[in-house]
Amino acid sequence: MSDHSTAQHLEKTYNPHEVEDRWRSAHWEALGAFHAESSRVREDGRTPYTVLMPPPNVTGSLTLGHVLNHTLQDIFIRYARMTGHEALWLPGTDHAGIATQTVVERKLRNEGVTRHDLGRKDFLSKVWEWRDEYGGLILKQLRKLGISCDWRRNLFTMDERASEAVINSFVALYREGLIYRGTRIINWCPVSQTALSDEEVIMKSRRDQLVYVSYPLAKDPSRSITIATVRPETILADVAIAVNPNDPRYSDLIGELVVVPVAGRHVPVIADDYVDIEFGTGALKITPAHDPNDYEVAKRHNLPAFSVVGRDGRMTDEYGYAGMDRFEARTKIIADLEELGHLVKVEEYEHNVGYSERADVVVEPYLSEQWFVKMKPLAEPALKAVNDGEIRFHPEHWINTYRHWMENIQDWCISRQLWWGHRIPAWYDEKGNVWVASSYDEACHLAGTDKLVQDEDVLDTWFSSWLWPLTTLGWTGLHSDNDDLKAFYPTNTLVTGPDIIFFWVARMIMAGLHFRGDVPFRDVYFTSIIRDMKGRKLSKSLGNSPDPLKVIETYGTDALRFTIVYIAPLGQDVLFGEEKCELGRNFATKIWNAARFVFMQRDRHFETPEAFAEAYAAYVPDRGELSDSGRWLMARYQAMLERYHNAMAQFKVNDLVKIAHEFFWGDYCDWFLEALKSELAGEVDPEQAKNSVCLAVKVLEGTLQTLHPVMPFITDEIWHAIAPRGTDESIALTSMPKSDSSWGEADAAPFDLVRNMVSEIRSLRSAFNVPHDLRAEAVVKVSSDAAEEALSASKAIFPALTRCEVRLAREIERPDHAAGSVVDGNELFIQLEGLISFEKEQQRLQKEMSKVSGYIQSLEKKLSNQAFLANAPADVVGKEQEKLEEARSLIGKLQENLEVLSK
RNA sequence: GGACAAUUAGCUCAGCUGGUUAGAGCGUUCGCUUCACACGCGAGAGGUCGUAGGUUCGAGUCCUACAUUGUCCA
Repeated sequence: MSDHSTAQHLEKTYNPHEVEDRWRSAHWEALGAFHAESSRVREDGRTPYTVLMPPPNVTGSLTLGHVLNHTLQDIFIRYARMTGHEALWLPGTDHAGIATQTVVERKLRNEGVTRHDLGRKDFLSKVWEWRDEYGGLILKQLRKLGISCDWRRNLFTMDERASEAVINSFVALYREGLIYRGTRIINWCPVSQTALSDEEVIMKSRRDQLVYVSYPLAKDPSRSITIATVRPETILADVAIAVNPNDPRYSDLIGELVVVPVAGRHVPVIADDYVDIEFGTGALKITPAHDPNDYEVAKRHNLPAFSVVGRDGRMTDEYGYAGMDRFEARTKIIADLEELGHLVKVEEYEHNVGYSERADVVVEPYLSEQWFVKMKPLAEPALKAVNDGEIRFHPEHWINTYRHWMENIQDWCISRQLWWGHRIPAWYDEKGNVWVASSYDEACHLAGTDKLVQDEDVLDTWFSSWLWPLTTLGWTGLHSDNDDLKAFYPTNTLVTGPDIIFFWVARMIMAGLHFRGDVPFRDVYFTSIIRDMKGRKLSKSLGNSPDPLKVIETYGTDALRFTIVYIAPLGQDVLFGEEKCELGRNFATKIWNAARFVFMQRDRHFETPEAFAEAYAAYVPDRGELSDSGRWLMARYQAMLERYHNAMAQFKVNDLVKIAHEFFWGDYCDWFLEALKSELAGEVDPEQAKNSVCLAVKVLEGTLQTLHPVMPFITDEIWHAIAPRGTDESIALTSMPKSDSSWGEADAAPFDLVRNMVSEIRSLRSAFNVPHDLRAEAVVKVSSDAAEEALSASKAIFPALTRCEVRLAREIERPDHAAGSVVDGNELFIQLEGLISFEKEQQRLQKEMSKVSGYIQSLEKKLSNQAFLANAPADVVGKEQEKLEEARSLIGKLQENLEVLSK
């Protein structure tokens, strides 16, 4: 199918699938069209442009979010490539610790095996097997989008090179005192049975019961103190009751002992500022092992901490609840408290509760020993880089979110109680001393013994992701360097969702600055969130997320890419429905058909493809040789290019797509090609015709280039049909047209008058229901030489576009039986004897006149306002005066028409 | 409770640093098998720009408050 004799004749309807498959695999990938080389930067002095693919989760499959995100990245990278950059797009996937382990464990469970049955080593080989079999799915699906990454450089976060970087950076940070091990209350997921970072906890509103419980005084059981809690099951781990020192209600009780209901232990009443006097009863139970705030209070008061909830979310107490699920225990203890007479009351209570991101269960605050990264020293330079504009966010307002997080940053819990991931490079000797080293051998050397046991835990997946800008370029550790890093770091644009601004964006900035001394990227483009037509988030459980592959099947990849970018403005959510892809499909068809038409003209006016190719190669649009419509097209085309490049410079991808679309459909097809039809109809000067065809192809080609980053397939297909071109060539490797401001208003003006005249004639015909096949005569009383020249030059196009012959005159009588109008100061009359209803024309004119007179009044009011005349700039006043004059002349002509009619 | 965003035609959205009679797509109405395209062509209808104040000669555009919706954080 890549044979040119056939490719030059496009099929009648566009078939995206055949075209897309062919271009993707047979040409671009086979050619290595998207490979980037550091040597071309370092030796040939090419400007690099690098995009980092946010590594999709290896367990994932393609979503519309991916489609949007990767299309945007592809637009940036293809645009950069076509504007002369050494464009490098780095792809890869991340190992998604919890998600992948869960998937593989679920699969094993179906086979009746747990990971513990297998043991760590065998389990990991199962995970790798799974990865090898299914892990490539998302990449395969991404390829369908036709994205132009350098696939040779594909990286997986568990690859050896990336793993080395993870270990080395851990060791380095530890030695700098930025990683430490400590006992803390962390977020524990009882389903995945691992610690989580704060960012992996989603706060959700939840209706619970606020339980009021009375604790009798040890020395006088007739007195008691009542607390309110939403977690009565943790009463069993209470170590104190706290009240605010300034709360007069309880001042006499401070220092007394109370009896913990059910548990029967005696605990003190303590005073601490932390207690909110307003909340509940103003007395608070202190349960340090189950609440981070309580933990702090307990520390201040030297109180012990012990836990009654285990790793699996079941009770571990010695009061009869052991083994029960924490929520069952909650129900039971409320009943028990009531029976024992300690239950005061129960209120409905709505509050926010943390859920684990992956397993969607309530997170258990859990006291345990974990590894942490000290964030403050890393955050400060990262905050500064963004504040100083070294990194820009698009849209800018996300800077607030970033700043707020950076300024209130907490240490990052990086250990995970999983097997799948980078194992923490820490070893313990027999005395329990910890030795952090990049290898067992090094650890032995440091410890002076080989009796070492490695830490069981692995690192948070994000601990490898935050190194992504470095590892994708081959960085493996401190002070390592290579040509790719030198050539392509810092990268340019990161496209990602605002939901991972903390997880990823902020941390990459920290890592880049810390390990490389420079920001990892210059611009961050935050994508829209895709919702369904009702504004709901896409989710599997709602069943409202269309499968992009099915959408592609129905509409084509280009159509999907075009549509999703067209409807996704910068920084706003976008409502997506599959039907919206009609927009893109229709546009693809339009491009296809317009190209077909242009090629038909080409083949009609040139003997052979070679003859055309020769003429076309030498063709430069020349103002002197062009028709008015041609000059107009050039002016519009240059204006489009200018706006297009501007939009790109401002990261307004959505605008860019609209600009190209509007130009192609509205200007190129609707006006230029229509004008071209009559220009090339009948007997024409062959040279003139060849010239016109060359212009048509020239602008078609330029527009295809501007559309190429958005719709890569159809544009390359048509580009190859323009002239005989080798399969080793691609529009992707051409230079994007630049705008030439020498074409302007003066070039556009004559044909603009023609366009306005055509539109007005069509409106009049329609207003009077002139039968479609009735030819009529339009008479134009021209008001200037320029107008006369313009209209007479394009006279030939009127019959085709308006089904009217146009006669021009300088001085004429107002014809009877005519509908009249004024176009840019020129009077237009259409003679329609028998069709013009006097009444209707009268009404029409009166309506028009009242509109204009309202306009005149508002202008007169403005211009008689002394304050306006005194304060407004002279050019604004001048413009208003001009408008007024035009409007007055217009209404005068309408008035005359009305008078003629009434005679 | 705090921060940020949004509120413009039936629906989805453009309207940059304030200066024409506020635009587009979809939908809708009317007319067209016009030899590239009915996934199309042409012509219409449809909006007191969330509310209330304010700044200004002039506000959809700037400021304040409020309302509604959404997101993030506590």
